Amino acid sequence: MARAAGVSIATVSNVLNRRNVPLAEETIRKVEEAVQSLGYRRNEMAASLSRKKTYELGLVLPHFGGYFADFAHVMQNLVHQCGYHLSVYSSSGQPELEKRHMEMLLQRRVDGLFCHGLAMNPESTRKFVGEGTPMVLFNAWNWPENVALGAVNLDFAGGAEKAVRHLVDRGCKHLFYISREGARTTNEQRLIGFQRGVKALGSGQGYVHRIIPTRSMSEDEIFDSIEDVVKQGEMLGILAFDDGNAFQLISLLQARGYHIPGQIKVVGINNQSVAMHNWPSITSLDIDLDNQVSHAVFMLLQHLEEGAALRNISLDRFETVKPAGSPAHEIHIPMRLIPRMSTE
Amino acid sequence: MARAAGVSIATVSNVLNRRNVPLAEETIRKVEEAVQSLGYRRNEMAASLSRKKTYELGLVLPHFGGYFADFAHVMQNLVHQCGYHLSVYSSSGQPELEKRHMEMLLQRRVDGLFCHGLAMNPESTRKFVGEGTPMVLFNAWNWPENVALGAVNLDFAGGAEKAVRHLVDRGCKHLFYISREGARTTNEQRLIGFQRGVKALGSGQGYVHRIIPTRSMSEDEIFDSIEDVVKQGEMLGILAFDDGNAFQLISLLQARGYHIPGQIKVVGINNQSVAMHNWPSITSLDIDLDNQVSHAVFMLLQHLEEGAALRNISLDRFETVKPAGSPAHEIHIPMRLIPRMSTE
DNA sequence: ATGAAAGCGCTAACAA
DNA sequence: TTGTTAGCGCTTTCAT
Repeated sequence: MARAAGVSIATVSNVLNRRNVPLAEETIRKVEEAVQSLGYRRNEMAASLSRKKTYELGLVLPHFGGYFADFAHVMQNLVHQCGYHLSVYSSSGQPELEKRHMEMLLQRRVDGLFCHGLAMNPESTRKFVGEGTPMVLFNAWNWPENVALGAVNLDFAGGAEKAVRHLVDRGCKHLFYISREGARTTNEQRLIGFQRGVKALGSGQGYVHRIIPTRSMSEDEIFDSIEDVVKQGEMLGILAFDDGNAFQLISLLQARGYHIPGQIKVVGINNQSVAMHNWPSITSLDIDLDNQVSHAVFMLLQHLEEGAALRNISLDRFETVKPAGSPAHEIHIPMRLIPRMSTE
Repeated sequence: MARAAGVSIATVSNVLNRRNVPLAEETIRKVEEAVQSLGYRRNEMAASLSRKKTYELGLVLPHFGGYFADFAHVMQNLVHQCGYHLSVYSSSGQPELEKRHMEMLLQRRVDGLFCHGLAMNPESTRKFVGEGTPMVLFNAWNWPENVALGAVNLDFAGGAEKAVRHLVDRGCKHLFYISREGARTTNEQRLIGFQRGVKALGSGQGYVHRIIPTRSMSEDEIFDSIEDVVKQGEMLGILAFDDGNAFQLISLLQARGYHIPGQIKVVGINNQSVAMHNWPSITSLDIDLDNQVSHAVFMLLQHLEEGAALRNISLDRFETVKPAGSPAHEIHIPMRLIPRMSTE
């Protein structure tokens, strides 16, 4: 390369990186000519190795599908704007894969790590990641401060509480929550909100609530309880773990001849596209992805002391929420209820 | 590292890579002790740079969501089994992003590249990728042989033809295809199959067919045509671009009071999860992901002369299809029709 | 069974 | 304005 252009190696490097050193027009031209004719393509590994910085960030997700697909897209865009590259990996729900991907990212010396809904516990995570690589977590409640820079959590609790209120306001006397086993913490947060919402109704008002595991949806048991409520002529309100669940449930109910929202009202969570397109469309809790992602990227780049890049992120238009007792390094993103036909 | 263990650098490398050189028990112990106490983690960039091989493969997708999510998972698993790592990137439908990701992968010197539904044309792709990196394409019809090792295509044409036959067998006299603009080639293949299916019915049999752009689904125009057919008391059969489309369409039809499959029968494509869970469940064309992915990975690793890794892939249980006139480097994966309630 | 040394392709400090 | 040089952290060949 340097030989072909008739200049020194360092000069080539300077031209290619457009460094702030004075360069002769002529030299630039010669180098660019050589790039063309040799079909040169920089070796990013060598560059990263030498400068001890990769300009790469990693994102580990539990899945690629549904909400995470949108999440990854939004994150990718913001990270690009800040001059970094984002590598996205999915652990497909397998904890070993989660470890494998994180190990690979750490071995590749990414400048920072984002992890969404880690399966590992805080202690293992701390030992595993070590000191070198800054990390920001999504949906990690009550993690000690020493494992990550911070956590950006969705306010599922607040959202679920709003959903209960919404159902009650529309005449529901019976309240069911379809709970997802295997989504430990995010399910727990929804449950906290659901129960807080129910409690706020006061006892002795005749409200009845139940928590039903997702797996029951394929069994008759749950439909017996539903039949009971409907037969009594009382309005049933169901909060589902997410819109995918709400959608499945509605289909099953329609197959059995129930009318929604006439006899049963349903609220989903996450505002996935299925919620809008289903018939009836599904009332859901919307996630502000920009809010979530901006806070996380800001946190990380701030730590990397990326002054210039940070100017591409503005946080003032985003609100956050501070649940009582949550630690300072946890940010909570509010969820907005979008009313649709399923609760009319 | 080497100093801490009291051995030479080369020995450490040998221990860490479990090379087939004789090693003293004692040496191994010392090195592993040092790894623990220093919290050592290998620098993958340095290793790759030195050995001129990364053991990394890249996958570029148009999106993360829906079918591509499953696709990425399956591919990831197989690639892992073969001793490689897979990095997945999504171009979010933006051609510049596609280029950016491919450039990044090439700069990182991945050992091979998989691209799904490239937006770039064959000529640009050839110039862009150059000679160094072997590439396998998905859903690339009629690409010259010199740009990639080969292409693994879905037999949308054959599938669509089957779908038409299925609808006709169930009494449909009118046949609509909901076409997706912006998905050039895959839409084209479906269309070829749809028209071939219609042609096979023979003229003068009273069959009527129409091609309707997706965008019409939000307009009244399409519903007027549908209303016409239904009013005549004739059975209408609709093939949608994919299950997402079929789902939306069914919702819109239900909202207008039509009965499916009583008045209108619908077939989707891809067998996404929504097809199974919707009510009524949607007849769809299933993709054999294992088939698709195994062929592609095999093609690439064969080129990389990975004898050992190839033993992890067996192709004999997979069928392929050979449409007339398709070039030798194109493999076609058959699609299977899954009958469900929407066409009962 | 282990070590010395060259080199992978680049960056960055400094010299010219 | 350009060139020289010392690494970055590994692998690999060849001595020992």
